[in-house]
Amino acid sequence: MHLKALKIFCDVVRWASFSRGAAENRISQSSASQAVHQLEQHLGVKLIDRSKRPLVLTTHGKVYYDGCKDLVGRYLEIENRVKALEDDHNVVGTVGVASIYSVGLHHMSQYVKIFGEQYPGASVQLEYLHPTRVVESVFQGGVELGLISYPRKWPDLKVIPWREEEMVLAVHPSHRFAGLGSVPVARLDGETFVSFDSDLTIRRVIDRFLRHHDVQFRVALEFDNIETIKRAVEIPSGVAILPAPTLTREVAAGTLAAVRIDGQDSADRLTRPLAIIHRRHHQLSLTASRFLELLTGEDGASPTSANGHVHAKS
Amino acid sequence: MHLKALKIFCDVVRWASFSRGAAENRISQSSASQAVHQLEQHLGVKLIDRSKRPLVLTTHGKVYYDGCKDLVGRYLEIENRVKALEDDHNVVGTVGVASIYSVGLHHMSQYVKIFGEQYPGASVQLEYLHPTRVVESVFQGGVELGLISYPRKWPDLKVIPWREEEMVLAVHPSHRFAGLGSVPVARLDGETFVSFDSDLTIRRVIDRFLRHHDVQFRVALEFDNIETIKRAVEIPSGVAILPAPTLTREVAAGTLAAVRIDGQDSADRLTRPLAIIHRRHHQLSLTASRFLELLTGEDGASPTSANGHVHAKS
DNA sequence: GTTTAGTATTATGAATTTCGATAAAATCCC
DNA sequence: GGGATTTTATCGAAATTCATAATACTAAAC
Repeated sequence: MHLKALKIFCDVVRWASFSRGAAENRISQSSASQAVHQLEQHLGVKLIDRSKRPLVLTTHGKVYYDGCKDLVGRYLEIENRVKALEDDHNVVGTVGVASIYSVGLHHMSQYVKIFGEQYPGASVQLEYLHPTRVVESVFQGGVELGLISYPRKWPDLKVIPWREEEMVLAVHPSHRFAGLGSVPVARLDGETFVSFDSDLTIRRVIDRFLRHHDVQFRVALEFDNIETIKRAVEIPSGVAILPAPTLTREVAAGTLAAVRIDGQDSADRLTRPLAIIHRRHHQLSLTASRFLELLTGEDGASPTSANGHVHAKS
Repeated sequence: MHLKALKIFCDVVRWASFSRGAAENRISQSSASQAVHQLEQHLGVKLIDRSKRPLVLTTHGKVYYDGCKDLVGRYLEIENRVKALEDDHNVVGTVGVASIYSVGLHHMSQYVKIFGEQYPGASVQLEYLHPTRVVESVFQGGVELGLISYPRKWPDLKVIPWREEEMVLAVHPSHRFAGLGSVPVARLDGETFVSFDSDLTIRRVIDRFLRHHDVQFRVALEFDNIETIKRAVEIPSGVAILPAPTLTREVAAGTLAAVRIDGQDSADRLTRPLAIIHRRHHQLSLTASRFLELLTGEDGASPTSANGHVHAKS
């Protein structure tokens, strides 16, 4: 009956400990014990088996926990909406964002910073994962928003195109192309490449692009992330085709040179599309909505439309 | 913070009255007033504008109410699941079912009765509506289950085929076909019909069937429900093609005669398919699940599989 | 204005929650 | 196994919260 008791129970379960669950709620261990005991009494079943340590849920407890764990957060979200109505800067809470390595590092930090300034009570929980794990995490509700490249279609995920990054040639500063603003595609013929693992979409896109322009090439090394590829180009182990924004720091530091690739026909430009994904049939928390607005540059200033959404759902 | 307080607030809003909301919760009006006041204090906003009578929600109150109204029911559903685990007959609560007129009257009462015996704590809230209203009601969450005929596909509704009813010719007992076990389709040529409104699927199916067998016919009267059609046939204003199960009472009473229609090819049998619908991305309440199991004849005896579903969701 | 129906406020007693202290239980470590 | 350690249950007192009846206030209807 008591939302506070539900939260205590959930925290106790999460930490598998009464003491920790109590501390989480700034109450004494005694209180936590009694609160849970009271829940059990009210339901007429035992929720937690205390005869094992760390404690373990009973069958009933598992069902109850599965049901309750969302409920508390759901209520806090409601309070959040009401308070945000009063003053939009009041938005509190955490939004979980999963991103592929190469997006997060170069784009996200600035957004996270701005977000923190605009909504002092809110925070962003960033996670950098392998592309497939990003999708999984969004799908299973571990995070609300996901950032991926080369989005596909999923029946249960909403995909919001975000930006198209130009792909450029990254070369060692001593390379013959360095210093040129651009090179024609044809001149890549015969180059040795450092590229992405062949199970990544970006690799297939690059290969298809090069084949399409009848460029012969050799892949000397394969990695699953951009950072390592850049290190390999610095050695140098070859050249690489990478999204331009991921090279800014190295170009500024002079450790790498970026060269545009000329002669692309407009229908087949070599770009990396980035997209934001979230669960389609799942109402985003207010915090997540605001962060999404920040990312997409949408103006969240109109509370009318924002609330319209809320109403439309229920 | 207090689930009880949320329920009080919701009931007060529902009834637009503190006194009634209080009565609903078997507490004094004073308590209700204090409970809501406390909520307002906790949130730091006014939820209800008392300067108007009947009282009215503030903007904040509306947001809060929209969020909270599900929450209480959601919690009770969780308790329900836990208690049902203890003893399946413990399932309590109400399942809302919307049905088209002609299904409800003839099939549902027996199921409702059996359901009441099997789950003494549960009840079925039956509603008889126009076909389009049934779909609407399910779609908007007014009821959990819907019973319709000639189902289409909807992206957000799950459609469960239920049964196929044979369509027979209903005639007045004095009609020349009465007493015959069946008549060939061809002999319907030239008959005068009482039929369904032309915007109903069942009408289009019947017409198509008759045209397909090159039967000439005239429709003398049109109604939007089976009961009225039967009354018209009793006058008699003509014959009608109706689902066999909807005629049992009249045939038993001798006020109408049912005649099978011979000569249908198996690919084009004239039947009325019935289906159960519910929202696809919306977990059914335990009560609704059990009622659905009863309807479809599924054995709900295995609590393991039932809980498997619960887990799969979260 | 007066009446009527509904709501806020107040004081009081009942129920509850909380805490610290302590007993009991499970695990760990030897 | 047995003591040390950590964790949880239980208890009584204090504090808080809650529910109620009685009463004062307010909005609408006549």
